[in-house]
Amino acid sequence: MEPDTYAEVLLPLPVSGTFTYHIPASLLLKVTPGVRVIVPFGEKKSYTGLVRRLTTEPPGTFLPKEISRVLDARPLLDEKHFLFWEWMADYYLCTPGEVMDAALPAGLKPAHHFSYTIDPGFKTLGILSEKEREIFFYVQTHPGVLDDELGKLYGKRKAPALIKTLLKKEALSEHSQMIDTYKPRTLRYIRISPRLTEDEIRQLPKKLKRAQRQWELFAACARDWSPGEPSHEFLKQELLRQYPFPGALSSLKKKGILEEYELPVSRLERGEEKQINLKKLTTAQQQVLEQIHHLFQEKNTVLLHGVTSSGKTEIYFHLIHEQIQQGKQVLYLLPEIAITGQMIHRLREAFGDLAGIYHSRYSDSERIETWLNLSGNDNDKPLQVVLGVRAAVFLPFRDPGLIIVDEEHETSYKQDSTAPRYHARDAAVMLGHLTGARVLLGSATPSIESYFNARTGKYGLTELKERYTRLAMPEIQVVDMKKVYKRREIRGHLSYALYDAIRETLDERQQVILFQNRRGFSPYIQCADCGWIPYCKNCDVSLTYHKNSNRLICHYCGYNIPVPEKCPVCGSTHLHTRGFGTEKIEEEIRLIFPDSHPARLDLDTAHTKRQYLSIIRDFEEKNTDILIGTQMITKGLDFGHVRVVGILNADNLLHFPDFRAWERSYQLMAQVSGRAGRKDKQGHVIIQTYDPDHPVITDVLNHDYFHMYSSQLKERKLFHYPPFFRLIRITLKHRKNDTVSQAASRLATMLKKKFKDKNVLGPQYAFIPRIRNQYIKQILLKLERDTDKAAAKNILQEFEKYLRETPGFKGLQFINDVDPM
DNA sequence: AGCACGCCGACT
DNA sequence: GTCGGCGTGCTC
Repeated sequence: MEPDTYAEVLLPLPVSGTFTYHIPASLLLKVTPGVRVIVPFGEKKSYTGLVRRLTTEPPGTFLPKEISRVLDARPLLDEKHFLFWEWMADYYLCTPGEVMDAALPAGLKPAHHFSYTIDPGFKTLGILSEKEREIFFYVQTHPGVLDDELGKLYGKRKAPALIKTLLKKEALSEHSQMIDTYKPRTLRYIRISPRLTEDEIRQLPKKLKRAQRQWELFAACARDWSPGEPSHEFLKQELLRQYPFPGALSSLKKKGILEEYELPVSRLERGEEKQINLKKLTTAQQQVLEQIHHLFQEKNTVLLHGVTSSGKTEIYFHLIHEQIQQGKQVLYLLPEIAITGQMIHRLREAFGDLAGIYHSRYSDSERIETWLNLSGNDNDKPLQVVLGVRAAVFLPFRDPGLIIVDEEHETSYKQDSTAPRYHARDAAVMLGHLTGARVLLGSATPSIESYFNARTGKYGLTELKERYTRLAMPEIQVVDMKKVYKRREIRGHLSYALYDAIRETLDERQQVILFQNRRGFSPYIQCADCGWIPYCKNCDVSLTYHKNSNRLICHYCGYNIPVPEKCPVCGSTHLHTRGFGTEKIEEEIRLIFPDSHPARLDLDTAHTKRQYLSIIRDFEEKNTDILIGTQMITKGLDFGHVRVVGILNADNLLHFPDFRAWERSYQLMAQVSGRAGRKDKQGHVIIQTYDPDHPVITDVLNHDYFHMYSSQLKERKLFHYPPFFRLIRITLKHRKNDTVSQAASRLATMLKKKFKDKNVLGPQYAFIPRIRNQYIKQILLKLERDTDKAAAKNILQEFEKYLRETPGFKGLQFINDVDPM
C-alpha cells in the first residue's frame, strides 16, 4: 500500500515554519507544491494556504488534519520562485509568510472570512448593549454580512469585540466562508448542441417549419455546419444583435437544439495581434547592444550606464525582441512613477498583446490575471514581456531569459515600510541567479553600489555617452545665493539669473520646471517675538504650514490644526512663516509672472494617479508653462519644450544627514537637469545654492559622474559604508521613551561585544525621534563584506529575542532593515 | 495573526 | 463570589 502523503502548507501567519496536513486520497492528484488549499485551523477557523512541498514522512508529535479543498488547477509558482521567496525571507530577515503576502496579488492571497446571521431562537433584546443592538439589527437586515463589512461600519477594532459578545449571548450565528474575490469575466456562447445526432439535425428544417424565428436562428448557427464536425460557437450577444429573438433562442435551448455556455475571457487588455515593431538603432546604440550581448556571455548581470536621452529604452526593446524570438520571457522593471501612459503605449506599439503591465494603478483583477496567465492557470497564451513595478519581481515567469531594471538607482525599488524590506534590483539579480535569466541594470546616474560592482567585475559594464539626437548636454549655471542676497538681486526666492531665464522662456512660449524638494507652503511658522514653533503632538517634528487649507499639518502622522491667530505662549500676533515649499513658490510665480500658467506637482496636488496624470498632461499639452514640483518631477518624464530647469535650493538636498546624501543630490540634480532642452535647443539649468563650491555641485556642473563616484567611494571606505560594508539598521520602537532607550543601549552593548566596537553605530534617536506617539531609536550594524552574514543575522535575532523576553521590555518592537536606503 | 487559557482588580 | 483585563503560548 502507498504511504500516506502530507502537504507542508504555508499559512498567512507571522511564524517561520509551515503546517503539515494530511492529503485525503480524493485530492491526491490535485495537491502539488504551489497550489492554494483550504485547511482547517484551530477550533473553527479555516485558512487558505499555499502548498510548499509534499512529504510521506508522517509527523511524529501531532496528528495532522485533512486538507479540505484545492483551489488551483496548476501551481501559482514553481520551485525556483519558492527558493526565491526563501532567499528573500532569509536575506531580509522576515518570515516566508510575509514574503508570500508581498508576492501574491491581493485576490490570490490566502485569507478567510466569516459571515453572520441572527440566531433565530434569540428573543431577549434587553441583554444587548446599545452598540450590540445596532449590529444585531444590521445583521437582521443584511443576513450573511461579512466580517470586514461590519469592521468597516463599526470600527476595525471594535466590531470584532462586539461580534464576539453577540455570539456569546447567542444573538448571532457565525459561518466560516471562503470568499473567492476573483471572478473571471465570462462571455456567453451559443452552439448547436453536440448531443444532437446528424439525423436529428437533418430533421430540423421540417420540425421548425412553422417557427420562423427559431428556424432563422438555427440556420444562422448551422451556417457552417458540416456533418461530423463540432458546431461552430457564436457569441450570444453577437447572435442576438443580428437576430434579436431571445424568445426563440430560449425555445431552442429548451428543445435541446442549441446550447448556451460560458467561457472565461481574460481581462488583460489584449490589443490586436501585431507584428513586432521596432525603431532602428543608432550606431552608438547598436554598439552598446552588441557589447551587452558580449558581456552576457560571461556575466549574469550587466550595468548600462547611459546619459539621459541616450535612448536606453530602444536598446531594451531590441533585447526584449530577441528574447521573444528565442521563446523566452522578459521582466521589465521600472519605478512606479516612470510607468507612464507614454511608456505603456510604446511597449504595446512594439509588442502588441505579447506585452503585459503589472502596476498598482491596474485593478487587482488585472494583476491576478497577469499572475494566472504566467503561472499557466488560464488558457491564454503566455505573456512574453511584463512591464512592472517593484512587486513584479515576484511574477511567476516560467522561462525568463532577461530581467531589465531600469533607473536602477531609484530608491523606490526598496520597500521600506513593511516586511519584506527588499530591494527589487538586488532581488532581481538573485532571481536571475535562480532562474538563469540575465539581468540588465540601467541608469544615467547609477547607484554607487551598482557602479562599484560593475567596476570591480562582478557585473559587466557598458556605457552610452552620446545623447540620442545629437542633443547637447544642458548648460548648467550655479547661482551663489549668499551674493544674491547681499546684492539684493532677488525677487521672492528667484535670483535675477533665474528670473531672467524664466522671463525669456515665457516670452518664447517655452516651458520651465522648478524643483523644490519641499512640499507645503513653508516648513514651519514661528513667533517673531518669543520664538515659539508649533510642533506635532504625536511626533517630534514641527508642523508644516499649508496655505491653501490654512492649516498646520504633520507630514508624518497627518495630525493637523488650524493656524493659530496668536502665539499661545506670549500672545503675539506676529507669527511668521519660515523657509519655503512648493506651494509658496507657486504663489510667488503667480505674483511675479502674472502672464504665466504655473502648475504644482507634489504629494498635495497629485494625491491620486488621476490628478498626477492630468497635471502631467496639461504640461505636455502646454496648457501650463511652469511646473513646480518635488522629487516627483524627476522621474522618467519626457517633455519636449522645457528650456529652463531651476533648482531653487540645492542645499537642503546636500545637507541631509545621511551617508547617501551627496550621491542622491547628484542623482537628483543630474536627473532634473536631464529634463532641460529636449528638442532643438540646448537646455539651461540654474542651481541656486549657498554653497556654490560644494564638490557635488561642481560634479553636476561638469557632468562628471565618475568624479562623484570616486570621491564618494573614498568616503564610503573611510567611514565603513556600502559597498565596503553591509548595513543592517535596527529600529526599536516603544510607547515609553525610557524603555526604548534602555533596550537600545542594552542591544548596542551586546552587539559591540560580539562584533567590533566600530561596527556598531548608535543607539541614536531616529531622524524623527517620535512618530505617532512611539519613541524610535536606531542602531546601525556594519558588517565587513567577508563576515558570515547568516551567523551575524542569527546573533542579532537571538539578541532581540532575549531582549523581547526581558521583563520590562514587553511590547518592544524591533525592525531589521537589511541594506537600508 | 487569532484565540484560548490563566491569573489579578471592580462589580451585581 | 463573578466578569473581564490582557499576558503567554499554540495553532498542523
